[in-house]
Amino acid sequence: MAYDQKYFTDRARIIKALAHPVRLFFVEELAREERCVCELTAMVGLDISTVSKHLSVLKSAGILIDDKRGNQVFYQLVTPCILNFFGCIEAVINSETAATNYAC
Amino acid sequence: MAYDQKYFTDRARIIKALAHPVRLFFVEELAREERCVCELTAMVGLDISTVSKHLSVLKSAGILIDDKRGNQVFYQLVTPCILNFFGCIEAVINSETAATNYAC
DNA sequence: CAAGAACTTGGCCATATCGCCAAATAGTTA
DNA sequence: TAACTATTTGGCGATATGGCCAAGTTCTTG
Repeated sequence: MAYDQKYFTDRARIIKALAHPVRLFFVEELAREERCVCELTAMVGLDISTVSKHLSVLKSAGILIDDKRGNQVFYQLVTPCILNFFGCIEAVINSETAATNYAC
Repeated sequence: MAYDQKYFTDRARIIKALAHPVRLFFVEELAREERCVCELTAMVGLDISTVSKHLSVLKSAGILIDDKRGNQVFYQLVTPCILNFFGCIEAVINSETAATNYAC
């Protein structure tokens, strides 16, 4: 297979959006139910502007959508298939101590 | 759910390792068959030292293993479940133009 | 052993990311 | 309209990332 720069850059952009502990938490949390920015802010204890920027990264990657209701903005997960990936991550983490060749 | 910093940082570390176009390409390529550093270097057209560092990121995340044979080092994918994730990424990319709420 | 090939490591520079604060915007309520 | 709440945006500084080159290591071969 040849290295198609644009192809892999497009895909890496989406993975990059997930590659932060806070954003990963938001994805897991929003898989359960939608939340407004202030709820998510209270959960992680960061400045609300920081939280807003993290959410915007996930939104522009196409992972979340937002819905403004009154003066609150609710975010929701639109790509639940991402959750399937998390099981694989667990396997990688567990394999770090194991001696097997294939983690999953 | 509470935000467990260490839990999500550990998991983000692995996703971060995948969050680069060249490393993503290596994962897909090594899913087909193992390759030595010089073969991978020829495919992406970067300096061999840069390639070596990318491979080391994937290795220390537990995604690849290496095997030195003679004066060559062969890398191999140990977490093929990561490939399942790629289908989801495609769905996210395709949904960016679509009007549906759930991408997958 | 010397020369060369295959990798890795260290160092440097340019750019990107992440946090905060301050300011702007939008909606609600008195 | 004024005050207040919720959120976003701009800007700044600290740190991380990604590329190259140069130097070091390991293995092979003459």
